[in-house]
Amino acid sequence: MARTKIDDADLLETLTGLFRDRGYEGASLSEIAAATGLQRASLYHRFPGGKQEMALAVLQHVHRRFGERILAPAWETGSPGARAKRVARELDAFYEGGWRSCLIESLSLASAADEVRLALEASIDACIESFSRLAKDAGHSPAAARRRGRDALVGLQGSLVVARVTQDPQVFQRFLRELPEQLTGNAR
Amino acid sequence: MARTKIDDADLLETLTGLFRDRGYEGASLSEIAAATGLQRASLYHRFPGGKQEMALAVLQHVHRRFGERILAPAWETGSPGARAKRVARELDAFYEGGWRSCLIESLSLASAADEVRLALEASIDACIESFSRLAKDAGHSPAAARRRGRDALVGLQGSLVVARVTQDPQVFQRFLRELPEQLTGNAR
DNA sequence: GTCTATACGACGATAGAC
DNA sequence: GTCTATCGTCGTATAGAC
Repeated sequence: MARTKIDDADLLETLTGLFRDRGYEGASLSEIAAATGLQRASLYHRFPGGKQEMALAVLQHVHRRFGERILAPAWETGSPGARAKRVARELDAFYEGGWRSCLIESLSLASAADEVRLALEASIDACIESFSRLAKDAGHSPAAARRRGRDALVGLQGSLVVARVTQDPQVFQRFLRELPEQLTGNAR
Repeated sequence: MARTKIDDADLLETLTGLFRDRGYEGASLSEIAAATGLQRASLYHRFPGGKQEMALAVLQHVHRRFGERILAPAWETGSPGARAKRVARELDAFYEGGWRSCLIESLSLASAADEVRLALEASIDACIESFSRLAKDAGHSPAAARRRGRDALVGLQGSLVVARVTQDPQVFQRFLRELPEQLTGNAR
C-alpha cells in the first residue's frame, strides 16, 4: 500500500492548495510531504528540480485548468453576458467562494525566479485576454475592452486579498456578481 | 561608531521595506541584519519577541503613518474631491508609484499569528473608514459611501498586485487617477 | 546598545536500500 | 516509486563580553 504511486493529479492538486495558502517560502517541504503523503525524498523523485520545479508545475497545471475550464466560456459562442456569468461561476468554484487565494499573488512575492515570473505573467495575460474577449464581443472597442479586462483582473485580485484579510468573502461575491456587467455592460 | 544606536525610525523604515517586498517568511533575520546594519543578536535586543514583534512593530508604525499622513486629508476640511486628490498623492508616494507592495497583503499570507491578524484588520478598517468619509462628505448615503470605500480598497490592493506581477505600475497609476471620482463622483 | 560566539532545530537536497 | 538515513546550510534564538 505504501508503495503504490501517488496519482499525479492528486499530487498537483495538493501542491496547488499549499502554495495558494502559504506562498512559496511559507510552504516547507516537510509540510508538503505531510500533506501529500510522500516523503521529502520521494518528492525529489517526482520533481528533481525541487521546490522551484513544484511551483512551476503547479503554475502550469493551474494555467491549463484556467484555459480549459474557467476561462473557456469566454471563447465559446452565445451571448457575452451569459458567457461572463459562466466564467463568474467557474471562478467562484475555483476560489471556493473567496476562501482561497490566487497563486499569481501568493507566488509573486520576492521569490521570483525568472521562470516563475514568466509563468505568472503568462497567466495574467491569459486572464486579461479572456476577459477582454467578452467585452469585445459585447461591442466594445479593442482599447476599451482591454481596459475592462484589466480592471476585472484588478477586481479579482483585490477582492481576494481583502476577503482573505477580513475573513469575509462577501467582497469577492460582490465582485463576481458585478463581473458580467463590468465586462459586457453599457456598450456603444 | 559601530556602537552608536541605530535610529528607531530608520530601523522601522528598513524593516517596513523588507516585509513589504519579501513577506513574513521571505524576510530572514540574516537579510534583516544585513539591511539594517545590526547583528541578529542586536535585533533581539530591540525586539525581544523576535521576528513576530518586528512585524507587529512595522504594522503599527505604518498604521500610524497612514492615520497621520496618508489618510489624514480625508478627515480635514475642504472639498471632498480635492481631499481625495491629496490622499491619492500620498498613496502614490507611499507605494512609490506602484513599485512597492502593501504590507496588508504581504503579511496576510498564512503566517497569521492572531496579533498580526488583528493589526491587519485594523488597518483595513481604517482605510475603508477614511475612504468612506470622502464619499459621505460628497453626499453619498452611509451605505453607498461604505461600498465605495470598500471598492476603493479592492482597487488599491488589486492594482498593486497586478503592478507587481507585470512589473508595470501603470495600472496603479490608473487607479490613483480614478480614485477621486470613484469616491466622490456622481452623488445624488 | 552593539558585538562575537554558539545552540539547536528546520530547511532544502542527496544517497542508496527495497 | 517510495522509503530511511543523512548531508550541509540556514533558520530563529540566546549567552556573555565590551
